[in-house]
Amino acid sequence: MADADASSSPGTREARADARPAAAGGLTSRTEDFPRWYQEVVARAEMADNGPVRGTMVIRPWGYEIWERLQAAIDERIKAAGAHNAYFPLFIPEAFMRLEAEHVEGFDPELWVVTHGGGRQLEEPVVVRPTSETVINHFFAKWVQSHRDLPLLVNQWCNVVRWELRPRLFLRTTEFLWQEGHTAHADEADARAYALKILTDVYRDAMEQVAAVPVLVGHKTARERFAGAVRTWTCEAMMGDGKALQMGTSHELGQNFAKAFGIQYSDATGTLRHVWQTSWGASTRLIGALIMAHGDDFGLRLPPALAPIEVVVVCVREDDDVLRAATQLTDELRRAGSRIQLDDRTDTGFGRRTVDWELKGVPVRVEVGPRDLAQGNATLVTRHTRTKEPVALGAVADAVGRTLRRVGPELRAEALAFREERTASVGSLAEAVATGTAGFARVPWRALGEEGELALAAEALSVRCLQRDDGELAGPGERDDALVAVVGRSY
RNA sequence: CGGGCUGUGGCGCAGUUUGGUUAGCGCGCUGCGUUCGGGACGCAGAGGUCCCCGGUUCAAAUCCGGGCAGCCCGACCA
Repeated sequence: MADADASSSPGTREARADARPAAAGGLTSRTEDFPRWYQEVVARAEMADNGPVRGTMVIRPWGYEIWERLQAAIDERIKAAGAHNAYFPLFIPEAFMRLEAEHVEGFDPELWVVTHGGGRQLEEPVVVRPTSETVINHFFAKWVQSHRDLPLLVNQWCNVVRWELRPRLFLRTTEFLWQEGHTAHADEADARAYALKILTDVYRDAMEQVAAVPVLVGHKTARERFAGAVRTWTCEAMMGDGKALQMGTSHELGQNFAKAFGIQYSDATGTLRHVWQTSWGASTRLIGALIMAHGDDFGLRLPPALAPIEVVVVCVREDDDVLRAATQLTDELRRAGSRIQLDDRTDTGFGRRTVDWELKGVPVRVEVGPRDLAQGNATLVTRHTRTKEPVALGAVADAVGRTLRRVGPELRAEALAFREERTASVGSLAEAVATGTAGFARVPWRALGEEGELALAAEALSVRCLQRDDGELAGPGERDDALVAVVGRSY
């Protein structure tokens, strides 16, 4: 496939100053330089730009529309889990950040603090939220009085700001968009069950069914746990370079915040008790995951559920019959319910346009040209496999629908096969280092322990999660000693 | 914050060592024409505080001093 490019642009490629071997479309190949490939895809698919302030990001329409669809999928699941959306302020009194010791310690170096407003120095500086545990719990303390007020299940979609040392578009930015859920429960078991419900029914389901990214679920070691949590549950996925990305986390907070903020309720017997809490979040980082999990040397590959455009109908060249047939197909597909775009920009070369649509990851392309029409056909091109097939004009809508239904499951299966190919079960630290550097090593936690974990850190590796050998989550009271650690490099 | 590298039209770069006319090249962009089935071609154009400040000099993208920013690798993290 890639040689088609060499024949189409004789000489010019070689004459380039940087003279690197380029894949079709001029992208750096993933195997040659994965980080560079990532940056080029983000830029050339018009997903995002760096903002003018270090670490900030402009999310462009193509990236933002993907986010909106992902957001809708997650939001729908959060609501199904019983939580309601609300909004809390961006600014937090600095004093709030000092109320929960471990949490404060975790976030202190990352805080942006506003010291001036209204043209003068503020008497009390305000913190720009790095996460909203503190403000939200301040209000929970007011709102929770009785066991009848529980569980209290709140979510918000917002931006948060953290000082980041090494920003990267989508993956780690100073300001990012996310949802953060915060809940209060009458007892530990209810809090735990809810944290797990969010992990599996919201995050895992959205990642796998909508984004088509298979994830491993488990909990974090003490070292990797969220500051202030007693247990952090996580979804971890493998990217196209074998590295891990944390896709979403759900924390059991125990009674840490309840005690710090005085969130108490009277139980049925009139006894005053502290609530048990959870918090959970997923961010625009997921867009980065989508790019890195599914992208290929031709650009993005989007599952239809998230694609701003599912089908593009391309007029191969300027021609009245072509335009008429393409317009008709577009209308027909739109009636069938697809998000569709007609590309009749015949003043731009056909090759250029197809390369652009591939770069943007549009799942299905329907090409209409004089040759197709002479046969009574259109050409259906499937992005993720880069395969073409002639389809009779009358059968296009059906064929497109069939193809669209295939894309998500096939992308997911491909990502899963890749992960499995790069995963090995091993028995020692040394083997975990060898395997984890290029993929995931599954190693008994008792073969590592906290010392082993420290040794991994020296090799730029970490324990992504702990889970049972069969991939299931640890049960209540189940000891880590019996679990498997998934070891890998991470973003 | 440590180590390495880099700042030159929108993007990628050359030029800096050895100071010297209007600072070049590829891509992209605009117009016209020919094209169009995998980033077409020709002609004509537009577009630059050479990161910033200061210094040396007849003369600075180039030398000196000081800043700032970005990238890669770590530590931190969704």
